Amino acid sequence: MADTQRQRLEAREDAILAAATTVFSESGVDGARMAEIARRADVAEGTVYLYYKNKHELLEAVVDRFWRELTKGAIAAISEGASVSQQLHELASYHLQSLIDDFKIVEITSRARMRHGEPGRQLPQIREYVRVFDAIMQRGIDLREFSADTAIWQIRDVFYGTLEHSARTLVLRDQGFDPSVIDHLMRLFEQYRPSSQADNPSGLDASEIMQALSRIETKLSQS
Amino acid sequence: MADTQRQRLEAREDAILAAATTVFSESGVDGARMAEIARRADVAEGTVYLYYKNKHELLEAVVDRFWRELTKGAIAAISEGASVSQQLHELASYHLQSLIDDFKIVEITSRARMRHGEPGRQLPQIREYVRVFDAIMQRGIDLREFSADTAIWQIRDVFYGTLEHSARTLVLRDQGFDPSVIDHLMRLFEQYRPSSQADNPSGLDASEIMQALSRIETKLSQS
DNA sequence: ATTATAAATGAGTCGTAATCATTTTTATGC
DNA sequence: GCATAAAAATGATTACGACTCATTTATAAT
Repeated sequence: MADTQRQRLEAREDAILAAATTVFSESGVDGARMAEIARRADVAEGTVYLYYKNKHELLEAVVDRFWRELTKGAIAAISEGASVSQQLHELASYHLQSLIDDFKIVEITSRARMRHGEPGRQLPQIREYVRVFDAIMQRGIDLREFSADTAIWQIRDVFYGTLEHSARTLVLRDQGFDPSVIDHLMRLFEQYRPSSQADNPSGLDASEIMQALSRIETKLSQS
Repeated sequence: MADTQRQRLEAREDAILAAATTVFSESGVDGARMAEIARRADVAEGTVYLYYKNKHELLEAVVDRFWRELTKGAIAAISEGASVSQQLHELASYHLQSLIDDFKIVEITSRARMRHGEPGRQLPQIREYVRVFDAIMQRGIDLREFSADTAIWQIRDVFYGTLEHSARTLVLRDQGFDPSVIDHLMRLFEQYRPSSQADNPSGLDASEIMQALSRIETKLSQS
């Protein structure tokens, strides 16, 4: 019976998590009532606190599960044998679509980061999620499809930062998924291909020159 | 006396706003106590509610003021006569630096967006703020320094999305401002130049360099 | 001075997260 | 099966903090 007992407990925990996910999505974190979550999970209010220490920990569990599922979905969305660019395209599409579909939970995520006291942490499951991107990008670098002269974290911030902002824009405008966002992002990523060096054996790089000039201009306008 | 009266009221409102800004930054929205804000503003708790209907409205006012100040600062940080690239560089630097310096308030901003009920709004003052970017970019397009074939909003999302994510990365790693983030972003923006796509994949463009040099020479002979 | 109006106060109300003494359910030993 | 212990669940109660409002204090008007 130890087995069915355990299953019952897990089912209850699942019910609470599911109820919490719904209520948080519907009413937002502040609008969500613990009593309402308990009611929908069909347990007494006190029972919730046997599974989660407090409202914030419940919120964290909801967000945690969401990103864990998202990681699974992302991995499933990527064609194993495909090229690096193709995989990036697939990941970007999957990510944008998910952000739009589950906009409410994504918004709530920032809430889970802020732990009352101080330093906004990095959630473990999000760290796990971005590894999917890192793995693809690393393969691209290993295969020399992408150059190694930009730190991966910076490229990653372009990738996720752009998609997150685009998703917000689209949702606020009541538009849905827009493939042009993906195309645009992929075109940007052409920049990371090493081809430009081959074309330019002298090592002369216009962007570097322009940057140097910008620095000089900055200095000048400051003085 | 009507004048000094009004000044007193404004001073009180300012004191409350300032106290709220501090307390929200220190303790986060949930950690902030209205009693503490009142204490620091040197007013009774009830007085706060004469100026702001509730905690959330006070939060909105804090965030609103922050972005209004940021807009002022951004405009001040941009050299009027400079090239479009130069201005973008300045805006990006200013923005990244500000996000890092006032990370706490930036985090809190997302909280002000969420109005209990439902649809996450766009805050008016942020809309105002991004106009600074739009104006620069529009000038770039008008001057044919940038091509018009990508919607400005998409470019804007790359710009702010990347900087926001980068700022988070830097803060979480306890690193400060990193110029390479800006350089990287500016290099990406080379993609939006009309010349770079067709005839010059490396981005080398003698005329642009000569234009920049002319501007520098002009500046130098002025001083 | 007197009165009217506006502003400020803080003790008290009210809603909700969290607790905990009590009850119910489940597992174990004979 | 029954007795007993342990685990799980309950919901009335508590604690706490946002917000209110009857009262007091300050300011302006005549």
